Amino acid sequence: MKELTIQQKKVLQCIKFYIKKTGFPPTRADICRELGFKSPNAAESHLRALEKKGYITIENGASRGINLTENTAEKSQTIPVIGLVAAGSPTLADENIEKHIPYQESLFLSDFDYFLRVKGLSMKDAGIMEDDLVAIKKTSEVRNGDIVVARIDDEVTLKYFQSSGNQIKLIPANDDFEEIYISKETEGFFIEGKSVGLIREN
Amino acid sequence: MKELTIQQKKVLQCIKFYIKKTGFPPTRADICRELGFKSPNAAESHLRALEKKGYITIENGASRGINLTENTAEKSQTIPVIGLVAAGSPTLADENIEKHIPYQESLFLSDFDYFLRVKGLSMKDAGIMEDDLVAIKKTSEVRNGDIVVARIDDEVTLKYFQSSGNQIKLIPANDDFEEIYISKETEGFFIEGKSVGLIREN
DNA sequence: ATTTATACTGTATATATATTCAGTAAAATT
DNA sequence: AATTTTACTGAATATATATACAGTATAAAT
Repeated sequence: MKELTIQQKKVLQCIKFYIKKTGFPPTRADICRELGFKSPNAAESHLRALEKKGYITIENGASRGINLTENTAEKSQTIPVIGLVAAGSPTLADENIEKHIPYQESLFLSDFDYFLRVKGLSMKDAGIMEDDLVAIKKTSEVRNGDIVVARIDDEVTLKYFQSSGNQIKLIPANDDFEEIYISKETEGFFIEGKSVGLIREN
Repeated sequence: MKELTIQQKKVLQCIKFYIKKTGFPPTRADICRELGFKSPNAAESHLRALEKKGYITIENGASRGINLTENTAEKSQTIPVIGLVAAGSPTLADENIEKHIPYQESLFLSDFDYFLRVKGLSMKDAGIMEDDLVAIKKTSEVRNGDIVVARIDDEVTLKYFQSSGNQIKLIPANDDFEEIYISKETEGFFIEGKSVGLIREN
């Protein structure tokens, strides 16, 4: 599908948002109001461009006759599952994504950005087992006791977070593993996010 | 919510169908065409009746300004969460249902019937912690090693299943708990279902 | 017994809306 | 260098659409 310009993306977003809000598509005038255009023809031409590029269809003559194309319509959203590869940070780059699974708002109390496939048993006593999917919210704002995704250079781990002063302790939930002590300023150290939930497929 | 008449149901169905087909709500004239009315006022009055009864909302002055109410719109399916009450089997009776959570097909590999809210730590070493939601498929066909919902009279527990001959062993995943030995023919003993997945809300 | 709700036809109309035409200007493509 | 696409303003207009008003008739509720 042909790429959209920034303005065209804005118009498409505006249509989606309007439908979500009201339950029906916007008129040309509605789009102008939302995006600050002063002429209905501004909306009209953008709509025709979106139609030409296949993102919407327009029922000629019908009011609000805008229909999002299948590819365009928000499918039940999906969330990527990222494998915890031996070395390398969990990025959303395609090569790291195992698969996508359907996502439902309010599945967990907090929203989240991706699932992390757990390798190893370092968090076993927290009930996190091999191959579990941990829902991760990307954030660096974490509290003591949170289960966090920490990155040290290219090494990524899931551990309990404990901070005191300038020192951070990364605590495993398994006696067979060692605690990790690290300074906040250590180069190459990042908190990638925190766990907000878990899914296990038997 | 107040009951609908047969005609009102037809009109509501017509609206839903029209939206599904075109992506936007029908006009009064569209409804007349679909249902064979000869006056736009026929549609209008039905719409106002549906509005009054709370099945739709109408944006006055807007064309196609029909919006299906939350209850009216096809929700994503929901799955009940059942509390493991001290005594009593997990039935789908209203009084046992904690809440419903949105369900997405293919969330787990197998389909399932309800979530069981876990009480206690008897399955801790299997990574099943207090308050976890275990997805249960109602079935009595279980295999050795499955995690099953077993009922002995009014007592319900989640345990590993192990059968040999006529004897069944229900094995906890926690050294602090005892194994349970029981005969297949014991009165009041049932396998309610088995675990096919797990969700944890942090 | 009276009012209200249901279930329409039929006509009329203000206005909401799509859509065309005439421009301007900059950026991208050929 | 010429053409097309993008990104608009501004004005005009046919028509799509909501909606009110005037009826008719039956069923249900008060």
